[in-house]
Amino acid sequence: MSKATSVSRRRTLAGSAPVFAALGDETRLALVARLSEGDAVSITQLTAGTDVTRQAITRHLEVLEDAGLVRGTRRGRERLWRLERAKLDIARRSLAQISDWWDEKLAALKLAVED
Amino acid sequence: MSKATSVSRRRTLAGSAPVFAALGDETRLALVARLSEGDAVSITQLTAGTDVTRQAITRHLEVLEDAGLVRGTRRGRERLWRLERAKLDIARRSLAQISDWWDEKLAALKLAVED
DNA sequence: AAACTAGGCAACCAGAGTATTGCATATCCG
DNA sequence: CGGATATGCAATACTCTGGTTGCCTAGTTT
Repeated sequence: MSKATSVSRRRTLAGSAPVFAALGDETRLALVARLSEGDAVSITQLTAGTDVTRQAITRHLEVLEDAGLVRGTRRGRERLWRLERAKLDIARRSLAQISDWWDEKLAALKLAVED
Repeated sequence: MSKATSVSRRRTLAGSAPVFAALGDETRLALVARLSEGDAVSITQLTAGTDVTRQAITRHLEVLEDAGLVRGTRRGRERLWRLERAKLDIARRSLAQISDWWDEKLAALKLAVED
């Protein structure tokens, strides 16, 4: 494999780290799971069922929002949060990419053995 | 959707957080990308091409190893690292899972509108 | 054996991240 | 209006992270 190829590979992943970092916390992952149910949910509702305070949840939601995984909108006195699908797909593609490279390498090895 | 269902959903994701956390760092993601080329690589080789010290890379590799994403084996005076595909696939499935739940919800919405 | 190369270990440090408490503000509802 | 509800803001405490430097040990090579 050429050096240029591996450089481009790393470039493909660049920028995905913040998304993974945002997902790398049990509480936030639970929030994402909850929001994947589809409905827009308020902070108070999201806090119920966790063992941390509302402020902590707010902070987690902000982290997810900064990563682009979630979006919050105000409705009256409450703030509703919903999942942002696009960034999730980017993360998916990043992992798929790595797996593909791996498969590619295995295929190359197989060919070499068969020669 | 039942409460039991959403609980099981969150359970599916539980345990994936450490893997995402490990991937949530540019340097580590680059290491994973490098290792996805397939070859087992030494710490010194992995350090070349980064702007941090060998010790820093060693720590990153340990983090990846704790997450089960990578495995190191000793060969003579050097330690060779290779990618561990299994955990990567678990992370992939976690993201796919969330996406699927989302799709499921959208489909349900579509049905409701068509009624 | 001597020199070189690869890595391990430990002390240390600055900054980011997680969570708390207390108080203020904005809405909603009877 | 007045109480209850939902959230925002701020100060603070503590731990975790990522990174460094210095020194030591273990294989390799000549």
